[in-house]
Amino acid sequence: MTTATLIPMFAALGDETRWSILATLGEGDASASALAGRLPVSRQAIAKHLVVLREVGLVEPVRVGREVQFRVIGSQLSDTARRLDAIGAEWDRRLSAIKKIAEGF
Amino acid sequence: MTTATLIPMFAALGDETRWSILATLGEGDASASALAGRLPVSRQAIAKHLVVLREVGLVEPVRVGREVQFRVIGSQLSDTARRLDAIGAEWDRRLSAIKKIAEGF
DNA sequence: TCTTTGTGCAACTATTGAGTTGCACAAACT
DNA sequence: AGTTTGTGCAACTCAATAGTTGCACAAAGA
Repeated sequence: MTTATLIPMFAALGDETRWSILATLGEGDASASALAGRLPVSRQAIAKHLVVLREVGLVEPVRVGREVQFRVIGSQLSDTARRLDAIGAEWDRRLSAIKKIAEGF
Repeated sequence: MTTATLIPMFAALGDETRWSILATLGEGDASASALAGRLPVSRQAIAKHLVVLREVGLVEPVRVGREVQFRVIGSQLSDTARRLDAIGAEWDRRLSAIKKIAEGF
């Protein structure tokens, strides 16, 4: 995962319906139709969300017979978290450096 | 930070201009006008982004004379990262549990 | 006081994105 | 064969948001 994909990743995670989809997939792989049966949105709406989730690598399609099931890639969340934490730590480092300067050290 | 604020946080982080603002603020606190002088968008556009960033707690306003400077709260990024990592780890835990079952253990 | 400069508010445009319905097609099942 | 079921594609609506311009106002500095 490169820096260029970090912002789309956050954009993907910034939608409530997509979290519902991820949560439902967490209980087991499911197709768009199956998800539509358990969530209050149409199958096509879910299909679009799955495209978004797939583009950022949060979800992976698996053909099972004639249906396409989706599976969550949990490690992508961990990777994103690590990168976000690194950025946050860098900001803290800068702030403490500025503080030190301000305090005369 | 509660769960209810997690999705708006990601939505806030899902915009490129807002990352430009955060990056610029990382070089030092700055006002909306100062930011507009360094970024290719109008002051009002930046002001709107600052409202969004402020609402999710990523940025904090500080009055300096008559101008309002903004400062990044790096720890908010770290907190968000920790929570995201916890979710990712949970997914991995489930997957490995499922694998164990599938493998007969 | 007059001028400058930073903010704030309002109105407006344009684009994106979430959601829908409808139709077509292919793969299973009877 | 015919029927069912899951997918895919297209067009459309609607709401949210990123962006703009314009104006008004308050606070510093000349």
